[in-house]
Amino acid sequence: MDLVEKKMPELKAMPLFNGFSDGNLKELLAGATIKNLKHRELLYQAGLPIESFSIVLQGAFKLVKPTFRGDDIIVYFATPGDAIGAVIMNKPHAQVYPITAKAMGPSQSLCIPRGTYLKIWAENVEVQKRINSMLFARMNLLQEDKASHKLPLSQRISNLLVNLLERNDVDDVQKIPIPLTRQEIADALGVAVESVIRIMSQWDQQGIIRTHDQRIEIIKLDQIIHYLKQI
Amino acid sequence: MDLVEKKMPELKAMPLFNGFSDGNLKELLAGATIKNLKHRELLYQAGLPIESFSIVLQGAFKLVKPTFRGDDIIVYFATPGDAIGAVIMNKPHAQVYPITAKAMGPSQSLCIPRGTYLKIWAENVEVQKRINSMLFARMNLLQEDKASHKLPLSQRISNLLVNLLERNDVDDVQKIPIPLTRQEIADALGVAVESVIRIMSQWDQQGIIRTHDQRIEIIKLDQIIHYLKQI
DNA sequence: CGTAGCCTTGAAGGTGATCAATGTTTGTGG
DNA sequence: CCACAAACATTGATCACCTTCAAGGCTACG
Repeated sequence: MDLVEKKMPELKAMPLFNGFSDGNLKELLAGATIKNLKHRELLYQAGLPIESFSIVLQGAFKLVKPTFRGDDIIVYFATPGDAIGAVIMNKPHAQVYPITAKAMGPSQSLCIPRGTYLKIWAENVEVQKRINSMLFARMNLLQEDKASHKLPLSQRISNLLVNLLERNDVDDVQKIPIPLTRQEIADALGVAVESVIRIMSQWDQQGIIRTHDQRIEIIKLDQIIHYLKQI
Repeated sequence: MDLVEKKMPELKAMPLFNGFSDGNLKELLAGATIKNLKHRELLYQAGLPIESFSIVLQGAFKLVKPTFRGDDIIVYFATPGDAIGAVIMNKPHAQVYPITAKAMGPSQSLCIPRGTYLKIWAENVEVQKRINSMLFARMNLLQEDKASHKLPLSQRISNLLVNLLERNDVDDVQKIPIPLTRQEIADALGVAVESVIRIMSQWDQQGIIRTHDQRIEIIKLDQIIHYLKQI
């Protein structure tokens, strides 16, 4: 409890809670616990019963939809301020998580029990509206992704990188704030790893990007943007 | 106004309004008007200022995201009971529609002014929760679509057809309740028309499907399902 | 020090895109 | 009611892009 209260100022800075009173916030966080996860550790697993939802505090989580073959599809990258699994709370029939949430690098989340959602979150218009906004933003990403389906892979990769770059709070360096493997980029775009590697290796050689420790740094942003959008 | 009231029982059967009282519903529909659209007529156009949102009453609308080249991407097929443009009402900064809504066949919608949303809809928890559910359902479709990205086109087409079939209220005939061109199927999947045609022509010859007047009838559902899912 | 996860490279092959030409249906206005 | 235009469907030929398979190397971590 003490730990959670220490996070309150941090939480208040998030779009989800921005402008909320202390009392209000405390209510919303009833029974909440802080969970620290290691790299690749699971926060939620598709198919397991629903007990809580989460707010990302630190690090990142990939939301993964498993497919019948081995290859996963990454549906969303959740970074600090994002809610995970909040929407499904509204569905009384949903008994198991539809997706898996996996930590990317050491990460921290605030777990809020389902009961608190049903009692407090579900009765608060402002909260529901903000969840709405979050959902809407994610849907837009999915739609853009869909719209870029036909573009050459190089453009799709640069779109993804620039999108992720925009999550950066510190904008002085062009470094993507999530440890990202080529495999994950491939999973996020629904293509083969090798294809991603072939393109990014070229960029590497041309000095457009640099990868250290799974952190991708974009050195020549203008070059990347050159590939860009045209969705 | 009279016209709108006549639609009330119909509206009450929709998941969005199910269980609402007459008074409640009347409030939510303040200033609403019924709009009849012809085939291919625009309900909303991307880039134009936002004045209202809609509930689909009859027919269908395709939600289209324009791309910089000519080719459109269909993001969603809205059928009776669906809301169009409701989510964006919550965004005070959004001044123009992000997508285009185009009638597929003669269609009817209930237009509700933005003011009513801001005054009534935005303050009603139950309504917000239901909008949430709708959004969530659409997001799931987008996610499934993304997950089926790598499957052969034949499987993706059959997925789409079966999904649309599930919207059918009358389930005695296997007929998709929306007039659907091959071009639209291609746009919904983000592929070329010719590719869709090549596959569906085969199905036609094999007697698996039949197309009359842009209504696709699935004759051998089991055959289609055979191609199916395996997302 | 061995395993697991990630990255890399090459060769071969297929799926769907593109381009071009033509047929068919639908709709509109004289 | 006909003529013409617009939207839709079709077919073939060619080709680019990405996938798949296979093999090997690198790094980190228990």
